[in-house]
Amino acid sequence: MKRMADITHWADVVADEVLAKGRKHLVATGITPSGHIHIGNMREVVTADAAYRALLDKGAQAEFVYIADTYDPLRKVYPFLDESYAEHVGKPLSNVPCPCGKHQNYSEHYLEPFLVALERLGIHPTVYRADELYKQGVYTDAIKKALAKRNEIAAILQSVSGKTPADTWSPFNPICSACGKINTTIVTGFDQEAETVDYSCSCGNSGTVSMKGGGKLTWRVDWPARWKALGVTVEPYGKDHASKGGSYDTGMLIAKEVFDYDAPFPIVYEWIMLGNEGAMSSSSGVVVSISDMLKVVPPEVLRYLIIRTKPEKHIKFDPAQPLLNLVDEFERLHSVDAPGSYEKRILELSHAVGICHTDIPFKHMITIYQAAGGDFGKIMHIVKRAGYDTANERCIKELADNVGNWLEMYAPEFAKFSVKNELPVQAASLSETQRAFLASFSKLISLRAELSGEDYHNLVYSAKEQDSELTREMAQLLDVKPEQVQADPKELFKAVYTAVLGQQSGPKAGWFLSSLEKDFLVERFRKASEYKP
RNA sequence: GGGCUCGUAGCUCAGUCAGGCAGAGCGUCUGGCUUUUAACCAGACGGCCUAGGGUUCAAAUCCCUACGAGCCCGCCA
Repeated sequence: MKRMADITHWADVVADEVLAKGRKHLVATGITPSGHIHIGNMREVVTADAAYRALLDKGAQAEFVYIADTYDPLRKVYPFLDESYAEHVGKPLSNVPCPCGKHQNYSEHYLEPFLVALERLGIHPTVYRADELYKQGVYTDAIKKALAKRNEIAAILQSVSGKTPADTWSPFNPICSACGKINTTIVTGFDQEAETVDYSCSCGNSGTVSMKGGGKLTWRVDWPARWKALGVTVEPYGKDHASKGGSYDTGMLIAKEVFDYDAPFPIVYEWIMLGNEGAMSSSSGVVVSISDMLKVVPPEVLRYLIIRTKPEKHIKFDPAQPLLNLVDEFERLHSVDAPGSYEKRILELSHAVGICHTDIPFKHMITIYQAAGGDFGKIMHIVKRAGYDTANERCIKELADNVGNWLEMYAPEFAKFSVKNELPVQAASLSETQRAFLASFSKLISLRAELSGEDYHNLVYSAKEQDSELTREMAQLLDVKPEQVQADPKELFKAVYTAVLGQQSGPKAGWFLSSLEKDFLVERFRKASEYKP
């Protein structure tokens, strides 16, 4: 039986295997920015980043690149697109107009927020855009080889994937100069000297394009061409490419036989499942975008979500209550005094630079935030009174913002409460004993200086003692002897929650009350005790 | 039709590559401060490791076969 300390993190296992082949490596990842880039896609880049970091840690000479497939055609009018996009279906994404009009083109619209998110996650690959790589001629050699060996590639596709490419099939798809589409053209000839390709298009047009940017290789050829052109040695990819006869299988053979290149070390990863809604998918609209998640939790928690799970296991992700457990778990791990080597490694790989930490737990801030009604001045006031370090105000602000967004976007109802501005009508249901308690409680609080959470807590429980100040006050109001006061603390707490929140339960009472203004409480409890419907 | 991955405590999962006492967190329960609530601390409960077979001195771990779950592929990622 191995102890946790003996476990090697999967990223280090990958690094070790890869290092057995050589010291110099290029880790690559790529995503098509055809829709909101979601946390399922994030798995790819975080996985790549983990492998990259592990390689660097072992002294390898490693680089990390991210290729945005901006030259892919728009496949269809996705549910989140306007119908007017019908005319753009088939055009390369970088030639399709931006949905909001503020970006250079369609792919930039989705790419930009993703790149911002990468920055926050502490992931810094060299970013390439496929359309630029093609236009710069990075793929030209590969295009020449692929066109020349068209039949060989077709044979590989047939033998591995079991389907015969059509006679008109070509590894290269020209962009039609008339209709702008890339998936409607047929290659009719090419010139290796001039580096041009002739085509005819189903729109009736025909012409000649340059190999530099005039079109792109079909996916199954594009991928191995990229390996060769950039020198990719390690690449994570989704299980969609990992099927028998899938694009990794064909890519591996095409790389070897057409481009004379060994396929990169594969890291196959599973999907992230969203709650009970199934796999995330940009085209179906079942999506939690990375940008949304970064509004809600620190980036390191998102990294941790990916890092702690082996790539081949699927991850269940739920941004509602289960997200709190994740945050909790991470905070706990973070505060362990002597973490084992495995835990330490998880933390290292989850680490993102430039993140600030506070010692305030996320869950605690949920209460503080709501007690303060979201007002940051009040939040700081409460935080200070609770004895937390307040020097790092910026970090506390970040945490408060996260919590505020979480409450608004994902929090289940039971986690929410609000301190009512007026006495809640539920006060009508208070019993005589509860009223007497609130009146006495109000009076005693008003006579004291500042009370701590514990003070409040103890004061409530003092109702159980016959000779306490509270019991005597209540007895007088109820016109009975102190020993006849029958106060169940449970009922008293309910009275407190009813008066302040209009509900039967709430956050840990003593601590909660200490985060509210004393004068407010005195007034509120007095009113509640006198309330007559 | 073909393939991949997963199945371990109520829940989420480590541990499987490299066989050697069945693990963690959460939840639950109990306890700690005269103190049931949504902060804190300690402890306990909790398991035929999906099933069956094989290899082995020894199997959650390796092999085979079922079953269950999820997913992918069938030149449109």
